[in-house]
Amino acid sequence: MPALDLSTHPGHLARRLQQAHTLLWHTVVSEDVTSPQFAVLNALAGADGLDQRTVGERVGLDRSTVAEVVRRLVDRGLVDKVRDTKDGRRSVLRTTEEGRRVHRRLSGRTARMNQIFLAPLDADEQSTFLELLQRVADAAEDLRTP
Amino acid sequence: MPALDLSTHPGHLARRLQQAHTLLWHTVVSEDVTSPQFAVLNALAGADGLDQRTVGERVGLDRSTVAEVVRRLVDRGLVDKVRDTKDGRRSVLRTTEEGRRVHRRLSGRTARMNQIFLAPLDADEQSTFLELLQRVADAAEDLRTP
DNA sequence: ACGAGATAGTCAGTGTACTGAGTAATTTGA
DNA sequence: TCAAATTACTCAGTACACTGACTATCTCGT
Repeated sequence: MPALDLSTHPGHLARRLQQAHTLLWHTVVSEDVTSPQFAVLNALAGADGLDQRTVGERVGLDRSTVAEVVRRLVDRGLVDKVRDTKDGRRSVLRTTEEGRRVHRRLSGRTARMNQIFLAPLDADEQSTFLELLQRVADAAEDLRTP
Repeated sequence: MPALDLSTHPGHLARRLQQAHTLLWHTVVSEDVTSPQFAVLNALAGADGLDQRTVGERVGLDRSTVAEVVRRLVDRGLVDKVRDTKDGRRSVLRTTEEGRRVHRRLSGRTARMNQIFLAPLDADEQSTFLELLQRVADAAEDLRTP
């Protein structure tokens, strides 16, 4: 069996794309706050008081990973985490003052980040790309919770 | 600052896409051999005797990650690793008999994997998607080695 | 021929990302 | 009502993926 050309394999391309994005993020957006951390912060900026499970659902992270990301955000004082008095199983998450400051500051930079990332495509291609990415990602995620 | 809609952020979508791909890979292609491991195996199937650096360059992995992936492939008896007698810095990598068998078996399944993954798009959209993915990934990778 | 610089690989440390097992709390149903 | 099922979270284990520091080896210019 000869070697395959992985440049036609969407999964392989997705991995390379994501890796390149992570590196670019460090230089363009933040060295301290990672992209998943920002995603969690962003979810809480819109709806403070969510529990970990809900946050995970909204940003696309499983329970264990959310727990780790949240732990780091709490360590850095960007998020507060307290036991829900109504339901002892849940942890209620809230952004701190500092967390909202960081979220505000980084939000602008993510716009620049997206521009740089999509620069090789023209305007039409950019919206096509985003739409196709969304459809494939949504469908692939649905395959595991039928 | 209100919450952003991350579904328009290519980086966020890339992460979700890659995660969904990894999960799908486990059920469709292999539980033992991961997608990066297959990529390395595939690179060696086409050109036995490469060193780690070259393999990493071809599949898009840095030196440390290649080292770890190769270690696992060696542990599982799919790849042989020996010091280059000509250049003592290099490790020369070769697929084993078993490694070639595994590569052959999984190659067919990756085709099925790609089909399932791209199923939500029609034929035209699929080739557009692959082309745009490639261009963005290539460009993003170039941003770090000017 | 030989020292400065380049190169290949290792190692430690950090940060996702998942599974499977386990714990504590809540909800459900007979 | 109270045992069974469900749910939220934690923890241990595995596997990428990167940086920065270090070692060993090779190469090139003088």
